[in-house]
Amino acid sequence: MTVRVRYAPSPTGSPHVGNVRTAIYCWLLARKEGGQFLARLEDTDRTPGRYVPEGIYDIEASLRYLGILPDEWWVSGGPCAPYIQSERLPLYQAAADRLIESGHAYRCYCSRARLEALRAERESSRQQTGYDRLCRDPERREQMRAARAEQEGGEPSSVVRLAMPTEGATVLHDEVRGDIVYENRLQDDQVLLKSDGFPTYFLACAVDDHEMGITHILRGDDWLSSAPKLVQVFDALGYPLPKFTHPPLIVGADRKKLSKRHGSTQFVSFMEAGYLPEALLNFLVLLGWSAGDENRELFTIPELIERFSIGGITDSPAVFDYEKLNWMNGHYIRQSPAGRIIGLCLPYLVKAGLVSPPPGQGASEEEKLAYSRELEHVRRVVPLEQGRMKTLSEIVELAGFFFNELDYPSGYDPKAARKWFGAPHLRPLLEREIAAWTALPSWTIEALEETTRAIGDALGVKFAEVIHPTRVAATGQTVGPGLFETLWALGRDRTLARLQSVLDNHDPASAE
RNA sequence: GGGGAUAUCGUCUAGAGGUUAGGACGAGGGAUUUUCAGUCCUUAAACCGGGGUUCGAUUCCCCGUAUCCCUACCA
Repeated sequence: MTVRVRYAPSPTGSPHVGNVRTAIYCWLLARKEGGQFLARLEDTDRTPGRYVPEGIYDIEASLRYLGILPDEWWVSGGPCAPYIQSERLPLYQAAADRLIESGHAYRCYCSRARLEALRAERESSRQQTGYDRLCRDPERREQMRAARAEQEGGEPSSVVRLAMPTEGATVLHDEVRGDIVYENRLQDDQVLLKSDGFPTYFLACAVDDHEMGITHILRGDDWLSSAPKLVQVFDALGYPLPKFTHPPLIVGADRKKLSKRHGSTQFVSFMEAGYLPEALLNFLVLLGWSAGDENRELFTIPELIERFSIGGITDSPAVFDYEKLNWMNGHYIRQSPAGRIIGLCLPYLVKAGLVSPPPGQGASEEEKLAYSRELEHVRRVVPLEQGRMKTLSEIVELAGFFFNELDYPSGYDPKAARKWFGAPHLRPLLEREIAAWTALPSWTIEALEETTRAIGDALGVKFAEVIHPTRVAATGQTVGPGLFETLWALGRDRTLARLQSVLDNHDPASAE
């Protein structure tokens, strides 16, 4: 039997990183076993506020970004279409009818008010919560129906509930946790079909997983407690059980379910912040899975496919470590070809207003030329900062000085100026640099270094005493790439103008 | 209240009935150097508690404790 694994997100918003991690596991398993990966949209909750139709776009964007496209899903279709549950309603309704017929389910006419009152009472008296199964008794059900019909003047709304066995136990075999035994008498008569005609998760999941030939169900640990209900639905419908695996939850530093207050949780927010797909995938896979005794944490996608197995999934909650993600992303940025990083950084620079947006159709030759000069500048600058970035969005802060106008003292870090502009040799240094660099026949890194060293020697000061003031004068800050590549990328005009502005506006008396 | 799951450095994890309990992130120190970053070397850092089983348990079992999840006409 060929392995078929599904990712079943709900459009309740933008997908959570934990949810996306499950998708990655599903995809890896399918690829590893040479099976199929499918995605199915579980949009059966139509409650306003919980049903977010736009959520589907973020789901699609997340899968695309990681390059884990399903073989079958609502976007490209497939033999089990449709892959959107709201388009499969008759299937669930038929299944519900069959369950009623076979005695595995029953119609319930209890009003929401009654259920709420019931729950409130049981909570306050510290009893077990859950439905009291009033409508499971045909006689009382008919009384309830008749009473509401009279009151409401018409056929009352109803739901279909699972007639959970009241004795014995349901055993779930989880691939990483082993057998888990649940006492049936403690399980609720779960609603399977809601009064709006939509199924709940349990019915829709069982029907679709069976119809779609799913062999492995991977889903979050938060489903573990309710697993016996799903198992009972499969049994009642006469469906064979797929293999179950419940990867652990991803939690925040306080060990609670990862949520907004821990930091970003939506997968797309990591995309926007400039985390590379391979970093995100590598990091997320390792949060709850390990390759065993192989002491590695950096894996390519083919290596992950080769090594992945359900047995390697761990069973305790994992804290999302933003620091480790940053490290890993920095690693992948550093080892990427410069051209890729340049292209990826450009949108961030444009958004920050440091680089012009691409010229439109009707742009003049002049505008096009100006834009291509800007691009040339970006191509020189970005590689210099590539080794320093943890996220692509950091390019704006790291490389801002390459694009901004600087005119001393505005734009200069006051601490940097205080520290390095107090030296007695500052003026002669800048004067000589301006003179030498104005005359430089070609603006190359080598020529810049050569002339600078010569000036240092002539002034009789240590190299560091030359480097640091020059860097601050040219960039306004103390940190950055190597000085001469910085000057080279900055260009002659900008460099000379900045040095001159320091010369013109710096008051030696103000220095410490 | 009930049910389920889980428990190794701060974090992600490896591991085996007998190991110097391993790796990575982060932290400390050092080297390189032109600052930052990077790279290299290096240090500190862990088996929740109590009972069993056993020659021996951190590993297997039980209990306790703690944490998380579920307890909806949400998924």
